[in-house]
Amino acid sequence: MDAQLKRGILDVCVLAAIKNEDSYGYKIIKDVSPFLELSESTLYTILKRLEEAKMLVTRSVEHNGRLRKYYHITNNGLARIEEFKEEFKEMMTVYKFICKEDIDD
Amino acid sequence: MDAQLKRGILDVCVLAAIKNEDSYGYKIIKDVSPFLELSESTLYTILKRLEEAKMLVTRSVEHNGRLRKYYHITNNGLARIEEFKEEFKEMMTVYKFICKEDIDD
DNA sequence: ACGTAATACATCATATCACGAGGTATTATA
DNA sequence: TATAATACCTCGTGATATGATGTATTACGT
Repeated sequence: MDAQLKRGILDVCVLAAIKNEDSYGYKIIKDVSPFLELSESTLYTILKRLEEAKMLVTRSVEHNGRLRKYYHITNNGLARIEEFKEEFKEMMTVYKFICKEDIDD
Repeated sequence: MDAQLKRGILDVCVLAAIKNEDSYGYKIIKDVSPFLELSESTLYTILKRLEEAKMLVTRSVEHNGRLRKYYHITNNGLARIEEFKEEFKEMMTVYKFICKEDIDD
């Protein structure tokens, strides 16, 4: 998908990926990739941004002798998802406008 | 709507606004605004970009003693709209992923 | 034993783009 | 005689997706 179109949906996608269960970077990529291409550099940039915005909190857990960083969604993060759903309704309106201009082909 | 979410849809929206009938800046704003907020600075930036990308061509017409700039969509522009429709299908998939993670609230 | 892939984290520079602020000019209206 | 509406345009700023790059361990095939 076009990079521009991804903006504004990628961060919500990451939040959705940790909504029901805390997760970590590598797993998030595996979970989201089938729906939306997501590179490591993009993901870690997003995770940092979401943490700064207090939409998630982190916790480091030892796994196989190494630290694995788990991400946990906050109420702010949950609210962001709900906000997105409202925004998506507007997106649908715009989509209909684009298609409407298409009727008399 | 969030500025980031607009990316990737704004330019297609402008193309859709001139698809059936050549139009000019001021009119495009009036036509698109009810569906998607669009300022003059944003529009003229987009129009310039679309012209550079050969998705539209321009033509200046005298109107009330002043030049009014009309925009006409090209085949490239029409193709861009079709491409967007395909991309929007992917957007729907992502939206479903986001909502799916929401079932067991 | 040795390379390659997978797991797992992170940073930086670059390019793209929406938008506010600012600018110019004419016509209509209150 | 202002003020709004019509109509055009540019510039700087901030947000952000992504490739390139780096570090380190474990698993696996040959």
